[in-house]
Amino acid sequence: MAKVLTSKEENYSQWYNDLVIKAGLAENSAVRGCMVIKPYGYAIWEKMRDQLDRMFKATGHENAYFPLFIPKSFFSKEANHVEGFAKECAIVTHYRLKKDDKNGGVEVDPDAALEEELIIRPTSETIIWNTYKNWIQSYRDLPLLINQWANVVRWEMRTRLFLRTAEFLWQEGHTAHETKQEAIEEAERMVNVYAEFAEKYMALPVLIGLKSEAERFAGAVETYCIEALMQDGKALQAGTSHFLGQNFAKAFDVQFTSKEGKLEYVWATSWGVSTRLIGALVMAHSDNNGLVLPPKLAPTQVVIIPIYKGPEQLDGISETANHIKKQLEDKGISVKFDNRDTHKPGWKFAEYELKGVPVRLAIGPRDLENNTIELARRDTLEKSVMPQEGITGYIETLLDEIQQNIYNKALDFRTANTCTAYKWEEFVDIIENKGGFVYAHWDGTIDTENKIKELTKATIRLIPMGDEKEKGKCIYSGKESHRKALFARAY
RNA sequence: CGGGGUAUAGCGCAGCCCGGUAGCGCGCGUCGUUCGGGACGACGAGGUCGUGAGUUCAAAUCUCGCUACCCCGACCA
Repeated sequence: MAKVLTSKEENYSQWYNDLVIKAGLAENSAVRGCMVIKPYGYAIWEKMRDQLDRMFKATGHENAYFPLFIPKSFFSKEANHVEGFAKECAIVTHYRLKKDDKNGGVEVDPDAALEEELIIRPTSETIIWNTYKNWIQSYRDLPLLINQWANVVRWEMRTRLFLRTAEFLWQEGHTAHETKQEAIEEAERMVNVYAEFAEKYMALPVLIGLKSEAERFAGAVETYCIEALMQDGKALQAGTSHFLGQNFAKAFDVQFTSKEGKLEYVWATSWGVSTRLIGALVMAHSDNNGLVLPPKLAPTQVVIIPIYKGPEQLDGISETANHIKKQLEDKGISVKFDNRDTHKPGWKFAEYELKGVPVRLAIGPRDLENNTIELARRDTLEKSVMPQEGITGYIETLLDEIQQNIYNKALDFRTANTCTAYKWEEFVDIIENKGGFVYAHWDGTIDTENKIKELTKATIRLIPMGDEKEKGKCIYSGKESHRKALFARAY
């Protein structure tokens, strides 16, 4: 097969970029740092979105929508929050253009300056809490469990398709609770929903933990996260869930009357995942032939390719193909019969491999004669000739097997690339030469964390939760430590 | 914002040093042969060489300015 993609061993970034573009997921747009999500990429996002939405609803959440624009003054009410996002905001300052007589075209009308500038949301805590203030008066109004599907803008210096773009699609949940305990439970529940989604649907094993102070969300008391390992040994934050304490309630004066008749501030959480998950999906499973999509998120689970000469042969094949297609669809499997006459079989094989379709069926004259069908699975690239009889039941179980196999592969990779370091030299050696996740003792200070980052580019991905505490010496400072943290270089 | 680079057909690039009528591969169109792993042949369409000035009989090529984009840092889901 002609080489279409850069190999991932050769240049991982280039491979990733090539793959995203050539598989038809997305491309760079004319707007700096923004991408165009193409139909195939968007179809994957829709699959993800639908499943996540079901999971949010199953945990009692409802969807709503809040404005894209946030008045500047809202933004500055929570001190840490403004500090965290100030450096990457897009700001609307005017509301009108006028004809530019000197240079032709148009210019910003200087007479149309807004009295108060509007920030294009980088996240919606402030506009939402300003709204919640009016929605919450009594404990009877709580809990308030709302999710929003939206786009946000963060003016990043450097961007990469899906992983970091100036504009991206995401969901953000924002909840309000009576008690601290209830809010903490909500934040933990949602990070677990994310983990379940990643593992069951994306076939992506993730670790759950807490962020260190330095990595914590701006304005949060505690940030829970899921972290995944990519095939180049770098970590990717795949989702976060924040316990916000009463920070936003106090900043936006959201108080309620409790059962006891006392005025109290509500307790809050927020949580989100973005189109970055598509990047995670690509980087975690794909190979040098293209994407490898887990069946549960593949827009097309089975593709049928006819092999024929002339229209008469195609007619015969189509009959069999459509019959199988119908049977598969009755089982809830999405099937595409690609009977386009404009492309040849070999071209189609390569194309669907590039797009990561889990199962490919080929039917030719030989198969019609023998009542067989050729089946190829994307994860292992194995081909076999099967009897047509019973093929749909076989495919049904095969899809589950592929889903499991992709997960196991990723899990094995993570296991093989996770280790523990007790000495600084050892730590540096692993980070620089091997990559992957490294557990190491840490004295818990932000200074040490920063120093380690400066020296090795490795950051604390998470602090494991619930693990038995274990005494040791900090990998860098040698000071007393009572637990290990998980380090890695990250996207 | 620091350091490096690039700008020539839809995409990827050569040509520039040494100025002289714009080239290659892929893709695209038509026709024919093909069709079980990205087919082959023939013919064809497509570019005022990022932009503005300068030097010159003559500029993709030399000089200066501007703009955009890419990579490496800092920032970050």
